[in-house]
Amino acid sequence: MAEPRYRRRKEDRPDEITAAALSAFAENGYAATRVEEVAKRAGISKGLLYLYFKTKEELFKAVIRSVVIPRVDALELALDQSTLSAEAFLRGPMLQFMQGIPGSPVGIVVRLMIAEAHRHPDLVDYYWQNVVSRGLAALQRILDRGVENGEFRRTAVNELPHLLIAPVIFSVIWKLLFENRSLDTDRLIECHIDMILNDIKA
Amino acid sequence: MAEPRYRRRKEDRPDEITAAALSAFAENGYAATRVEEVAKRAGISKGLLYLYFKTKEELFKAVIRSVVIPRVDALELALDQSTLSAEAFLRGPMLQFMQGIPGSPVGIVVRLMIAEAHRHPDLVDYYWQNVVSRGLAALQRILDRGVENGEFRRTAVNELPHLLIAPVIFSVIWKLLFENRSLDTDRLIECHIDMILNDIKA
Amino acid sequence: MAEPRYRRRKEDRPDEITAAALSAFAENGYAATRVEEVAKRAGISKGLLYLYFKTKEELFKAVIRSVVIPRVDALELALDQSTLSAEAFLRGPMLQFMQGIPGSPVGIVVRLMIAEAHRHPDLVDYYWQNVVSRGLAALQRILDRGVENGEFRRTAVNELPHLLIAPVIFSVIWKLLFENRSLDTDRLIECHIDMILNDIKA
Amino acid sequence: MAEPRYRRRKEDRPDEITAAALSAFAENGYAATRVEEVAKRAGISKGLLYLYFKTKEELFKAVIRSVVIPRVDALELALDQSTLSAEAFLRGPMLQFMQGIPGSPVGIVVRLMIAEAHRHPDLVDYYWQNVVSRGLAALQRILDRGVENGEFRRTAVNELPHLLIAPVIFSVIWKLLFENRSLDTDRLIECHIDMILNDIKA
DNA sequence: AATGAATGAGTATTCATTCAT
DNA sequence: CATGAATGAATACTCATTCAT
Repeated sequence: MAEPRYRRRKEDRPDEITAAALSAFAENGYAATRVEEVAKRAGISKGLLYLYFKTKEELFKAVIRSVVIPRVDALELALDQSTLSAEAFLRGPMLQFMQGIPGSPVGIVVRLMIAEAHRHPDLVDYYWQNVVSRGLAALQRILDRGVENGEFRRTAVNELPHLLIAPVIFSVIWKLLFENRSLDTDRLIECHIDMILNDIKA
Repeated sequence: MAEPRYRRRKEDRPDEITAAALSAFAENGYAATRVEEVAKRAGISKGLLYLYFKTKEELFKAVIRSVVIPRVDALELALDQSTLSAEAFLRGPMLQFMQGIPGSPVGIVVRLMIAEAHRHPDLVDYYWQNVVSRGLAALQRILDRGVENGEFRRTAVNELPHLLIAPVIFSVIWKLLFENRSLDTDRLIECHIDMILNDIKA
Repeated sequence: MAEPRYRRRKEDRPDEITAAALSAFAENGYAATRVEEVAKRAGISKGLLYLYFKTKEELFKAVIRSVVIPRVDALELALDQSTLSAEAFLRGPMLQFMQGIPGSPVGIVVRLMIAEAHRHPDLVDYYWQNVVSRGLAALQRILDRGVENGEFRRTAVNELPHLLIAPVIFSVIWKLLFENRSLDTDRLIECHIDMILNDIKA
Repeated sequence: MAEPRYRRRKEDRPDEITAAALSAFAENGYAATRVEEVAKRAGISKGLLYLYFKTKEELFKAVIRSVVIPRVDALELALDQSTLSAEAFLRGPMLQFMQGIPGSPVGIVVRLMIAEAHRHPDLVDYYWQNVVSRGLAALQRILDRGVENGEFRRTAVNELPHLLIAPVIFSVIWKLLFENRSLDTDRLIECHIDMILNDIKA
């Protein structure tokens, strides 16, 4: 039952490789990760990796995209299909979404972005357009919907939806640096949402 | 055989070097900064730099310390010597302190910590003990003083002073990634403080 | 289950491949040409190419042979069947033959030989025996025939027929290096032949 | 009397390195020569080589220049300072100069140029401007001087001074490919000069 | 016969660190 | 103290060749 040397799994490879890369980048960061190490984790040779990703940077970008786009898609879908009140949405699916981020690959991606952004300006553009803009727009839609419903007052938060996610980013960073030092990030985020809702409720 | 008039004194060198290193790290990150570049910015030779810092990592740690400790010292001092009410302190010196961070060397240090923490666990320990713990304790003292004063209610924020600085960290990250995309971080931080004060005022 | 109408026959393949290889080598040189590129130009897969040529070097040698042997054959044939006087032969078919070389595959082959000879000593032997010796012998026969005819004197050229083709090789090199810088190689070669004939005519 | 590890010979290094590179390139060609091999022959480390030549290509260009420029300088100088008749110059210093080329580094450089020109178009430009143009101009001056003297007729050679050096290039190539197969290149070149002089003498 | 996925050896270049001067 | 020449380990990427299908 030896592993076959040739597996011919063209379709599965890219995802296997980005998954391997994510785990390697998570442990050592982008710069310190050797391409060969990624290949080893993916169970393939260096050469084959280069068949799918022309450079280490391409691989990096693919990892970012593969992790982050599905999340934004999911958020938008949830928002569009939800029949909940704005408050119920924020306390329910939105809270869950936010709490899920710090422990997930998204956290790793944020770290990678922070560390490497300087050298990949086009990736920053991509990230801005496909992640940040869309995410902020989604937040704004929730808040605006609440205002239209008569649930919420119109406050500064409507123009600064960033306020909503600040503690999520904070938690990501915290987990990254002080993983073992206690902080209940779930509670932190929940308190924050509470506070905001108290502030904006009509 | 006159002594050069403005001969640099030995004691100033370390600070000159860490300052040079900070500016280099700020532009290119730690890994991408060559020791020679730091030496050049400090106006000395590579060899001399190694006389003061045995390795690049030592230099890195010195930079972190030199930037961050004075800030915490200043915060503690301001807090201890202030005769303002808790609210006035938060809206005054504290707000100013927080707004100052994203554009200051502290922002750079945060970025460096995030990018490099993995490879310098002892630095994380140091940072935790001498910066984060002390900072959080200071925040807690302000809040507790407010409670004792009767200004504030005791709420979750008393146990989670992190909530106060979350938007500061967020702003640091934002500036780092999206410097040119508009966000008024001063206003973001001010709104956040407003919201918290509304929440906790008795 | 009809046979494809224009199914390529096995026998044509090697020539198709060497032709593809020649065009690729002409553009990029031997070392810089990837086997895959040759396969693509030949409209086949890499694997199939290796069925016909065991190594890239084998392919290289086949290309050299395929280009150069027919030329020498043609020269010998023309010489043997010609009923022209030696001078008329030199001014007519021979001149045309020489002028044709710089812009032809032979030029490419000369370039390849020069660049790669060091690493393929057996190819040099082959080239020597089957191309250079035969070519020089042919030249010598023309000259000797001229002497026997009483057309020519016996001069140093009879022992150094190389003198006849020196400007051809020169033209090949020139075209290769300075393609765009003007030099009328046809005229160069013609002048040279003129000069030689003036020299050796009885 | 052990070799000192540190020699600190900044001024001598570049020439030592280009000399080492020339010998390595001569043996194996440019592409097949490892930078490390050049360093070894120069008795230094790879890193130090890169202190003087930023890339392998830079090194290549330096080699070309170092070999070829002095020769052209020497030719021009000889020509300008000579008081010989045109014929005497061609039969004397010029013949010697031409005969010296095939066995000298210039031959190696010609080979390198032929093999690598495609990938270094700026080097071809440089070579054209600083070697070929100057060389041809010098030849033309000799011939024109002869015409002015009344020594020579004005013939095609005046416009095609290339004819003079064709056998030199031929000899270079020959030596390169067939070093061991007998050809007296000195005699080849002398015969050629003889022939040309017979042709153009008034 | 034909494919192309898979392998892995081979190499230019960088940069932290040392040490003769 | 001060210099900067010198070292060499480390790593992304290429491409001839193989072989399961």
